[in-house]
Amino acid sequence: MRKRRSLAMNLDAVAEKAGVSTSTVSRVLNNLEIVKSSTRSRVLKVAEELNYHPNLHARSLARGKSRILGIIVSNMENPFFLDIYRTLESDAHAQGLEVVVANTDYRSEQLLASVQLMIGLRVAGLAVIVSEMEEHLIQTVANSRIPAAFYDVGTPQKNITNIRVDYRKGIKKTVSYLNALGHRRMAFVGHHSTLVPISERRKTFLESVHRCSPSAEAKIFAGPDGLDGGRQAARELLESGFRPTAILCVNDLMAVGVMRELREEGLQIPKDVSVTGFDNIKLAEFCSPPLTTNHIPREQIGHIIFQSVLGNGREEYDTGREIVIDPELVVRDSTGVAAKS
Amino acid sequence: MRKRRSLAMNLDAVAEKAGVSTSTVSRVLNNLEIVKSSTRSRVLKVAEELNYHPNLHARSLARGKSRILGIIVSNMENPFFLDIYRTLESDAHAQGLEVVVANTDYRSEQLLASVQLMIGLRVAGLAVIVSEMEEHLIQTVANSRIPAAFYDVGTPQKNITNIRVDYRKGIKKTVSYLNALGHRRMAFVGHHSTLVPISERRKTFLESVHRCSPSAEAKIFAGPDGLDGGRQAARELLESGFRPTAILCVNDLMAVGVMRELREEGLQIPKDVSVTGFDNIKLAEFCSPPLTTNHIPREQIGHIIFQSVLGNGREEYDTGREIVIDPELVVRDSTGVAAKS
DNA sequence: GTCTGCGTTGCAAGCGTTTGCAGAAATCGC
DNA sequence: GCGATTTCTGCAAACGCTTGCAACGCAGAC
Repeated sequence: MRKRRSLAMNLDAVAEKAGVSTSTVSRVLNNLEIVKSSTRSRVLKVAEELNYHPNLHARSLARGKSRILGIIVSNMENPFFLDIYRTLESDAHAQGLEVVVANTDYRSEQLLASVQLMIGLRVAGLAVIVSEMEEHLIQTVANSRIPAAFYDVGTPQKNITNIRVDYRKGIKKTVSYLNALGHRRMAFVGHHSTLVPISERRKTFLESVHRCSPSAEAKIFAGPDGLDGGRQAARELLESGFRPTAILCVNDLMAVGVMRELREEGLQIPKDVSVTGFDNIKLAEFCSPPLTTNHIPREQIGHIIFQSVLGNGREEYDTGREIVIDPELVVRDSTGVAAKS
Repeated sequence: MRKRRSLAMNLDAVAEKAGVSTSTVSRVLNNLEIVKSSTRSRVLKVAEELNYHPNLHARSLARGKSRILGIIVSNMENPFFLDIYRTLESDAHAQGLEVVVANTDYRSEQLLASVQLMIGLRVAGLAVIVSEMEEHLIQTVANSRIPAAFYDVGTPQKNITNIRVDYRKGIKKTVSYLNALGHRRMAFVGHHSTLVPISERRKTFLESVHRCSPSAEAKIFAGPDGLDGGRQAARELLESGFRPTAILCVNDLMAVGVMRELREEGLQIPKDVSVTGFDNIKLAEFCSPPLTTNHIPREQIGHIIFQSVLGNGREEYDTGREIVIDPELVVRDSTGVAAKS
């Protein structure tokens, strides 16, 4: 026998003080009905007195599984990720599951560490909402046999569902909306990235513009994600000398950053230039002017993800599929008829 | 012997395939130097092949402690909380600690559940950044012997540090700044709450206004936290018929909500009414007009919290103290000279 | 007064690690 | 070539819990 770590309160301590066996205490704490109610209340009283809290690690180990939903996101600063996380969290809590989140900050070594963590924790299900992921890591998850859902990355597999938003549709719709308002010189502000889904957005933008009016001009700008990234991209745009009458942004946060920089330059929105976003975050409604954007149903996405990883199979969305979500244009005050140049 | 759950990859499986004992595998995986390098590389190869990931629950159990920092926050939607969380997370990662967060959503049963979770996880340290907490729960944490830091709640104890922001100072400074600009009719927009720290803010506001100019008018409004809460409070203010020339908000998010509603009403900021906030979140810089606010150094707070719960004792901030942070006024464009009424 | 059956409880193995200690293998000195 | 060291490795207990199975006590049936 080794040294006894007497500090830690455990089942045995409670059992001893209550004059029963550990199994009985365990059964009481797990609400197994076979315990006589007098015993039950005595045990509960003792547990309370001793300030006992079950060791969750031991529990998970003994049960051979944990009641934890793992969530990996790129960046909680972006309300898009945050909202999905919040939905997942509330779904999980509703089922008595705990949640462990990890941010990757767009750093791949952090992603790796997060995946390892989740597998090490033997999470019951895993949601990965990041913008880039190497094939190799996807395989690691697939091999772990943990039911998982990914956002817009790779192809679905046995235990992995892939969910993506059809940005192409959203971009097309937005472009033709702006075209109808007379815009013939447009810019797209997105992320720097060589990933297929991202570069596809740029391509779609250019094609859409030219399809609407073959003589229209279209240019691409990019920056890091977030308010600052939007601002930075807008700066580059202004310095490039290109003067679009409308700017499509890949998300609302960047759009707000863009608007900030345009205002700085003395431009008025939407009089001088129209701006649109994607996501329809709460801020889109509160910024000035309120932002025209493409609504992406983040709650719905969250629910779908939850269902597909922990939906017990009998649900509509089970693991191993691809699910596509369509955005929807929400018109507010940041867009208007094109300024005559 | 019971049924063997053959699916789960474990140390034994690796040990067997590599022809060594589990202890050796364990030592390899923990980078204990006593292992011969040929054995070491063989084990690593097998672990890789088998796609082995150590079970973190078993590890924590065996080690008798976990390398986890627990964080409980009210609401990650509020960048104030989010920023502190992010700082804590990065400090923790820098030390090889993992992080588990829980949101309480201002719900006390969620707070209770979160505290239980953290204790059950035997976290190495606990940061509690919530706006309300019952004495009883504070005691639970104190009894758990886990090093903890609380934000603005209760009094410091043996293993608990309390950190708070001196809102009174910030409010006084803001009021006298506005007074100097000629404002004599001011409103304060805060949270509904009977808690001492919150009601003290209201009191401080009223006193400050009257101290600056005894004839000045001051009124209090309140709403839930967040953009919507600010908007709601502004609505009530407008409906009350009170027409302040300046509105102090208890945080930036509410201030942005307030501005939105004022604009809706056709009021111009700061020409018709000045608005100020607290926190100095990123959005304060990006909203329109950029917000005059009281900077609260959230990064610093995060670092202090981390130090005080996991600072190994030899650091400047150790558990069991009270630490007070002063806000600092940042003037932007949402404030100006009072409109002559 | 035995027997059956049921509601309760206890025993002990097992979950996948870590780690003190002892034993085995390799290295060295002479 | 042999004992003394020094490495290296394995054994087995421990971490705190769950849970299948067996055992116990007691009621009612006969």
